[in-house]
Amino acid sequence: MSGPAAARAGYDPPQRLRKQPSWLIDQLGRRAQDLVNEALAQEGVRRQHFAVLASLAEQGPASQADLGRRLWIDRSDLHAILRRLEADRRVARVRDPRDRRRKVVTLTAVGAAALERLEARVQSAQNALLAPLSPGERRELQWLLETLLEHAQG
Amino acid sequence: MSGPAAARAGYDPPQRLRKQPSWLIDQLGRRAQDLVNEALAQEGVRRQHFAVLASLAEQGPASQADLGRRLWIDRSDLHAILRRLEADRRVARVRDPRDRRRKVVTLTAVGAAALERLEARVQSAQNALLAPLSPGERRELQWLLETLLEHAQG
DNA sequence: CGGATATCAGTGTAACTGAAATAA
DNA sequence: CTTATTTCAGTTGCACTGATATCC
Repeated sequence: MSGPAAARAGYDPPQRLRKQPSWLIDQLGRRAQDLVNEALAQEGVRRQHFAVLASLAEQGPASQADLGRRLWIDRSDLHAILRRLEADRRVARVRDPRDRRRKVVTLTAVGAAALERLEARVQSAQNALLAPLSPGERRELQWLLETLLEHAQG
Repeated sequence: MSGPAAARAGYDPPQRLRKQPSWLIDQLGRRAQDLVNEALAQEGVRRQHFAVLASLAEQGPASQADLGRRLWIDRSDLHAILRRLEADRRVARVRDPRDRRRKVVTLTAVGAAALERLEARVQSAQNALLAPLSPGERRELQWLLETLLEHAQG
């Protein structure tokens, strides 16, 4: 314990940091990812695995390269992620007969079932994170973040 | 280029991710840190170095262990950070005569001057990040983030 | 040939762990 | 003897680079 972000004795960052939006976002991001990772760990996956399963379910099968572009995951990291998901029978990789360079990745029934369980867990994590906010404040936050992100990545 | 977060062809994460507050915060955090790191790199430092300088300026000298507790930086990482700052004469480390285990870290004049330049650069980065928001929206965001963070690590 | 794909080996960084030497 | 501090060596997760074999 006391690992990621438990309240720690003497923790008291200067106002110069506490007032910076970038610092607040970064700190909160760590907490949020801890929560999500904790939720996903109960199914033995990390958030990249979740992202892959979600993309396949929502956007359909894809080659590894296309999947990487959709999710912005490096080809090299994606390789390890898919090897793991395939070992657990959550995705299947088959060579595309029309373009034998490609391996088409598809979601299996096992993967779809896992995704459903994961989504429920991730949803609880979101609720835990947003607990102090009213429904209206949550919508406001969502809008602000989406606006900033859209601007930040062009 | 195209390194951290340039608009990339085919980038299109699923709605399941796009709608998650934790995902939005995490993505935005990456962008924010890229901006800040870019600003700090012009003085040859990273954000941990900035945090140390800011803490010393605002909260006064401290032993390495206390500094680590204030900023929540691991003792081991802090060692490397301070070695670097000391080499650049931005901090001084002297053994505490009252407790010869400790090394008291103080900000030098060089360090204070560097901090002033860094703060200006970091401030520009914040403005770039928040560009699409009105003053009222910025205050709202600030409040929402502070509320969430306080709750998350309370 | 050029260009794309999947794979493998390796780099850089951040966050952390374990253990040593020194001193309270 | 126990605890705290500084230091060093090593680990893990993550994002990324370079190179290779294969195929269009």
